[in-house]
Order: sequence, then C-alpha cells, then structure tokens
Amino acid sequence: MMNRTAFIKFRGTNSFLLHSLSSFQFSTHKASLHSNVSSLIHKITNLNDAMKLFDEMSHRQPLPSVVKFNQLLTAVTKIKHFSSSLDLFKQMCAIGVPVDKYSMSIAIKCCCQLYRTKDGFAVLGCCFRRSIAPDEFIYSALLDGLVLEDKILEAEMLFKKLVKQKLCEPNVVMYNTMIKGLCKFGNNVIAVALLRLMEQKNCQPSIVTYSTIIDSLCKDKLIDDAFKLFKEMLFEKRILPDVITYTSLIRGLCKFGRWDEASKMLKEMEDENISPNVKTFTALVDAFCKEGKIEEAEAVINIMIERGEAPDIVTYNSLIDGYCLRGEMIKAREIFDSMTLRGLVPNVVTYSSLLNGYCKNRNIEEAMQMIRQMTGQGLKPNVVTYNTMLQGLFQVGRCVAARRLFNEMHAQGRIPDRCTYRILLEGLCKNRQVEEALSLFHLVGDSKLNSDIVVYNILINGAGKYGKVDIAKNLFHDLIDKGLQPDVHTYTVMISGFCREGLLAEARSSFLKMEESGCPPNNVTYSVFLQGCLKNKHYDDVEMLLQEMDHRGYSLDATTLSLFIDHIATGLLDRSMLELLGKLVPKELLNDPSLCDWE
DNA sequence: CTAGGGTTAG
Repeated sequence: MMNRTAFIKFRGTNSFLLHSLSSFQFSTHKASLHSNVSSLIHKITNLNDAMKLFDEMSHRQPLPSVVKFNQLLTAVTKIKHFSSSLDLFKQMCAIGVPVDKYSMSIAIKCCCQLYRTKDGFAVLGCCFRRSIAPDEFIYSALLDGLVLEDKILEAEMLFKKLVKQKLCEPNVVMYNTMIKGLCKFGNNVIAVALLRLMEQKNCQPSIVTYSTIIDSLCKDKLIDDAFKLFKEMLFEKRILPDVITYTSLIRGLCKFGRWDEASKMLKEMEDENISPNVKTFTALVDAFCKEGKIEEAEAVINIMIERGEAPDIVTYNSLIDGYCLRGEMIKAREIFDSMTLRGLVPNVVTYSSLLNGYCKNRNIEEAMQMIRQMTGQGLKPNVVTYNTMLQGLFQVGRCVAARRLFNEMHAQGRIPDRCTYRILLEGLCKNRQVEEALSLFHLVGDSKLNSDIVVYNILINGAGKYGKVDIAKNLFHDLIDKGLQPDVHTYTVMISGFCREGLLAEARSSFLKMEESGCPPNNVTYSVFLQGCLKNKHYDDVEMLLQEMDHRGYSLDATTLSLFIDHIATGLLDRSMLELLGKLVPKELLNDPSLCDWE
C-alpha cells in the first residue's frame, strides 16, 4: 500500500492534489480506489462515497470512459438516490462526457422513479435528436413511470404504439409492467387476459408475471383464484415459487384469518428450502396485530430475531399500530422508544398510528404533542395524518380546532380525499351541525365525492338522529336515483331514524325490503330494530325477530339485552322470553356479573 | 453499465 505522500506524488496533477487535500478521509483506501474504479463502484453503499468518487473521476485527465460513469450512476440509482443520479447525469453532460444510450436510459429511469415521467419523455426526445435509438430498457422505464403515476391509460397507449409502430417488440418485462398497472387498479381479469395474450404471442410469463397477479388476487380476497394460478405456474409452467410468491400467499391467508393454511404454506416453503425474510415475518406480525393478537405478533418478532432477520421499520410500525388499536399507548410508546434505540427512524406511518391511538383514547393533548414531535423531526404530516387528527378533534367536540386544522391542511398543500370529506361530514353531524354537513354536501354537488354510499349513510344517520326523517327519506331516494346501491348500513340507519320517530310501520317495511334487495340484515340491524320495537312498546314482531337472530347465529349486544331485561322486570314483556334471550347472549358476556341476577 | 413482482397509518 502506498502512503499518502507517495500517492500524492504519484498522481502529480495539481487539481487532484488540491482535491485530495481538501478531502478529510483521504487515505490508502483512496489509493486503491484509484487503481480500480470498477471494483470501487461495486462497493458503493452510500451516496457520500459515490459523490466523492464522481468528483474524483471528473477531475481526472483524461476523463474515465463513459462506461465507468455509467457504472457509478447505476450504483447511485440502485441505492435509490434518483435525484442525485440525475444531477450526476447533468454534470456528466456539462463536463463533456460523451453520454450514450446507457446514460440516457439511467436518466430516464430516474425521472420516472421521481414521478417525473414527463421529463423522462423529454430525455427520450434528446435521444432522438442525438440519434440514439431507444431500446426496450428505455421504453420499459417509461412504461413503469406511467404506471407509477397511475397513468394507466397512457401506459396502455404507449404499449400499443410500440407494437403498432414496431418501435420495439414488447418483452416479458413490459408485459409484467402493464400487468402490474392493471392489478394496481384491481383489474385482475384483464391482468389474467394479458397473461394469456403473452402466452399466445410466445412471450413466456415469468415468476414475476405470476407473482404480480397472485399478489393482487390475494389482496382482493380472491385467495382461491390465487392458488389456482399458483398451481398453474407450478405444474403447467414448471416455474418454482420464491420467497415473494410465498409471502403474498401467506399474507393473503393471514389477512383473512386462514391461519392453518398459512402455517401449512410456511412449512411448505421451508421444505422447499426457501427461508422467510423480513417481509414474510412482517406479514405475520401485521395480521396478528390487526386481529389484536399482539402476544403472537411479539412471538413472531422473537423468532425472526433468533433466525437472524432484523425487524425493520415496517415490522415495528405494525406492532405499534397493534398496541395503539388496543389503546395500550404506554406499550406503544415503549416500542417506539426501543425502535429509535435500534437506530430505526420513525416515519409518517409510525407517527400516524400513535396519533390515532391517542385520538381514540381522547387524549388530544398527547396527539398534538406527537404532531409537534414529528414536524420537529422534519416529517410533514400527510393526508392520513390530518384525517386522523381531524377525526380526533371532532370526536371530543372541538369543531373550531378541527376547522382550523382543515385550513392548515389546505395551506400545506395537502389535498383532502374522500376520507377527509367523510370525516368532516360525520364530525359535523356528530356535533349537532347537520345543517352544516348538508350544506357542505350540496356545495360539493355532483362531484364523485358524493357518489359514495358511505357519505349517504353518514348524512342519513345524522338527519335521522336529529329528527329530520324527511331529509333522510329524500337522501335515500336521491342515492337510488344516482344508481347507488344501499348497503346494510343504509338500511340500518333508515330503520333507526324511523324508530326514533315512532314510525314503526316504515321501519318494518325497510327491514323487510332488505332481504328482497339481497342485503340481509346483520346483528346490528336486528338490535336497532328490536330496540325500536321495545321503546315504542310494539311487541308483535319481537319474538319472531329473536328467533330469526337465533337461526342466523347472531347475538344481542349488551345494550339491547339490558333493555329486554328492563322490559321483563317491569312486566311489559313475558318471562317466557327469557329462554330465547338466553340463547342470544354473546359468549363474552356470559361471565358478566351484571347479567347474573336475571331470575 | 441498464429494466419487472411482495410490507405499515386514517
């Protein structure tokens, strides 16, 4: 190894000497760095090293070949520093490196990954001007960019144009990108059709093709279809699944509570010598947390640590969210702190979960403190964060503060989404400002926001609660006119509104309409209707309703049960009803002492 | 020296 002085002497040129002296970390490490640029590029793991190397390269006389620069850009792109990579590309142009097709394709890819596909097309224009013929890599990057920006129609147009004008024959990667786009919008059927088309065109689908569609099917709860495709891939195409394919299937199974099958899959993958990785474990952690099974989630984390897989930010976020959902904020904070100690930096998702937890616990002060902490760390609240906070403020009745926050959200350039809108409407209704909610609704008018059954459910519920049954009825007709499909909630809030006004006949006819419309009542509907019957001393249907509930395997909630008990205690209902009621007591209430003194 | 698939929050 050369020492520092020897190296400087060896290099000789002034500019390099000055540069080296100004660089604090100069050492033998850099000497070897010079001797073989390629091997150094290979070892690039952080942006800083890459930038230094670029600087060093650009000061050389003569300049290293464009290939070396491309290699460096590739490395920077691989660590996802797209905008730095673009900067370097511009510098290459500026210092006169003769950029080629590779450089161009990297630049285009970076634009696209930065959600600047438009700029990507501008660079494509440069290609034409410099008579660099774009290849499948370049078109593929552009397609991916369009899909990334949800411009699926434009992607489709580009794809078709490539075929029609014979600009390039779509290959498996391009098909996969198109399939990803279709899946992103839930077009599973068309995605499969495209898979068939590529087979027809003799472009063999790959494991990526199958995994993309399998994942999408799992997300849409079509697990059995996913397995059909999985078997096709395995037995007809003889393509072996990998950890990604397994993880998608396992996530799908867990998410829908099919734990036994999930553990069978886990075993199967281990038998195939495919080890679960962080994402596989995190899928398990997340599903357990969402079901409130935090102990199991913690156990998974312990297993993964034992097996040498470090939980990452997503793993911890799932766990934190699990504790927040259970309202165990002290535990959530503990995980948050331990995560920070492990050097993991909390992100917007972490904070949003905590915020949600505090809001649900009606601890607005802590939530506000959390927002301050997150902005203090340079994180900008996003729509989800604002929505969470808005909901929290409305929940504790702080409508003015909510409005102020809504204005701030606007000022910060965050565009309210359909959830924001629902939260505003619900918040206003819950705080006795139904008129305000309705005028907001009318202000929004015929926009897509109002073609939402949930919006109608909120307003009908709001109107019904404040004795405006006529408005509720109008809203119901309005939604039918729009071609929207009423759901269980819609009928239930209508029934609730009718009952509140003592309009039992109308409640009854809505209830009966549910079954006809293929939207059978659930246990909430039964409870609401039964409470309405009892409160209005309208006992004709009660026994029949209870029997139906029993047949459907539903149970009564605590409120409805205690109302029944009151009615029996005061002699309004006959004690013979007790036997039937006993069958409808939910298991978790059986040990409740308050319900022991029935007899 | 380039390309495509799986994770978290309202």
